[in-house]
Amino acid sequence: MTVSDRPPTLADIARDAGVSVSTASRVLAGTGYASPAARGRVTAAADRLGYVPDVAARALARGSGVRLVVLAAGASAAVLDDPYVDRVVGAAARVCAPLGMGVALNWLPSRNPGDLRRLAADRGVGGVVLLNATARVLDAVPTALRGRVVSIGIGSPQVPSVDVDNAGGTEAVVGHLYATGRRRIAMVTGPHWMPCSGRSVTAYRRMMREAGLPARTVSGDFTARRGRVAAREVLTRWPDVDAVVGISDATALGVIDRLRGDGVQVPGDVAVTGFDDIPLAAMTTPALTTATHPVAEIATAAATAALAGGRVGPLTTFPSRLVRRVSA
Amino acid sequence: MTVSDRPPTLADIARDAGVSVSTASRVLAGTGYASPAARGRVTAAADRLGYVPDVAARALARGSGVRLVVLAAGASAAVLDDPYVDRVVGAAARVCAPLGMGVALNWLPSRNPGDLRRLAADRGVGGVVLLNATARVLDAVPTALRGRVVSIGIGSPQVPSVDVDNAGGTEAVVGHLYATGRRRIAMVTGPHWMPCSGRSVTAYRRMMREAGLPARTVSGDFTARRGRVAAREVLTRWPDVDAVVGISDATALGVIDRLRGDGVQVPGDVAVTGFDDIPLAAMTTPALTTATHPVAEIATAAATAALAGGRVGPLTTFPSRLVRRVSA
DNA sequence: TTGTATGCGTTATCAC
DNA sequence: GTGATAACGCATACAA
Repeated sequence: MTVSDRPPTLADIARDAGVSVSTASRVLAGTGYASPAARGRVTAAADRLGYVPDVAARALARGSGVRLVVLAAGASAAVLDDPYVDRVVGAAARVCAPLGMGVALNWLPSRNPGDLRRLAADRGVGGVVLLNATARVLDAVPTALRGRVVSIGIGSPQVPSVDVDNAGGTEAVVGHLYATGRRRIAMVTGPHWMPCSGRSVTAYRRMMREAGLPARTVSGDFTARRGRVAAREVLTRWPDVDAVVGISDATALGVIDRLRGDGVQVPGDVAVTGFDDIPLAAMTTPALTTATHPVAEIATAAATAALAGGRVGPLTTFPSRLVRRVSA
Repeated sequence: MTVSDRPPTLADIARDAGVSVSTASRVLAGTGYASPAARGRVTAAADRLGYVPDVAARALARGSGVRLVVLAAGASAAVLDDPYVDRVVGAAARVCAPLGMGVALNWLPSRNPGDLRRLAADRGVGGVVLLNATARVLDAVPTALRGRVVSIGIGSPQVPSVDVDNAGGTEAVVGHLYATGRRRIAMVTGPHWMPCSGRSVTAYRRMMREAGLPARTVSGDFTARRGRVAAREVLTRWPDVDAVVGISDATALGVIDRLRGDGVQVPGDVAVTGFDDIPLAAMTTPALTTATHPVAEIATAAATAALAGGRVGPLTTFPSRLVRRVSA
């Protein structure tokens, strides 16, 4: 076996297999006709020589892209610092690998989604995964990008979306609280303009209404810091509270920290729940009762759909299930 | 301004600017001569038409790659599930974005690093960032990849590396423990075959020796679960222990959890420290005293070096500084 | 079913 | 300084 210094090309394979490049191309690309005999000789030659298709050349010829762009919308580039973004990128990078593609990460200013035009003009973009999109951002998606962009979170008629079932998860959590005897249940929400937060809040309100209980919400922002402040506010406004639903695990952790600091027993006096089931939710004291958020699965689905050309339903939802631990 | 349905190519720009494609290419690629006049007309035409270079075509012509591959070595593909990997990929994706490139994530079986040959034959690979590499893996790096691969962690004569200053961080932590009066200091280590763990352990042993104190180590594996077990072991073997150094924050958190469960006050009876300064280290009770681990900076440096062609010193080290909180 | 020829968008070589 | 022109590696009408 001769090891050349230069990676083998399709021409090398064709020559070695005794066929034309077009035939080799057909069998290796899995498109078009080829006799079993030819097919066999080509594949044999390919893996004997260690052939790896050149993605660049292939993309150039086919007009396809070479990378998936993860676009995190937000007020500032700081949105990229959210660990959640990294998890999405990580999952996307895994679906890209076998395709010879890669993932790029960009910030998209919510106020000025004009950068989308630039993406549309970039032939290297094989797909786009939108994060934290708003209606404004969704409307700014150029026609040229249609079918190649998928949003995680809110969607639109033009942009399919995939997300966790926030409503279902919230129902599971609130239902658990109710089932365990809690009746004065407050919620620390997320920013009102975030859809994922909105769905949870709506589900909470609906359940409370159906149970004939008053809805008590305090606005937060997904952070533990804000959770602490919110806890104090809840205690002040409703001293008789016996449960707090956090919009996220971080929020819940902040709430718990403040509550205990104020001498309130958790879950003795007040039960607290989170949402996301982050790794550390299991390690805190008390361990956090929460609902799952399969970020990797969601991101994988989004990336796959974006690269597949968007032939996907308008909304794909992943279930969230209750994780019962100690805090509630 | 006419908006064509097809993204503009270099030919379009050249025509619009009244020059040849060669000239347009030179000024846009920033290589070669061009008169100020021509340069001006070309750049003007380019951003008037919203020109974006086709990375695939460029890569094909230049022979450069289209993506950066993050390769996480390990016994099983489960290594990819470590949040640390996602952080590296996220940072790498950010450095790739402005270059029109992307990041792919792959698992590299430590036992069988043969997949490296395949990467070497792949023209799409512009660079490789190695994670959790071992000497065996490093030795398997093909010559063809030299200069395009950078390792985060251990390095070799052929493969430059970049990492946090484990020794320095450990010294800072142990020094703090000593300065605050602790004398019976135990350490929960990582797997002995992991270099980053080794450097911390070595630093710990050296400091203990220099202080005339006995080194007391228990092996762990970076996880909280193992930290719990290790805490029990420490307590059993050295009932008089007054401090435990965790190899990681997760480990330390596990240690603390077990200690408190056993009625040991932290930091009253036993001080506990971690390493990494993960986001939640600040939120636990008690808040964790630890040392920083600038993963994003490290990954950014590694990705940049890998894509730049590896002209970088054999070892770049990022400082780790003490973060003093409550647990020690 | 197979092969020939052409195009994909850029860069680089080399005359001018 | 500038402009033709030949690669770069692959896919695909189209002809055979």
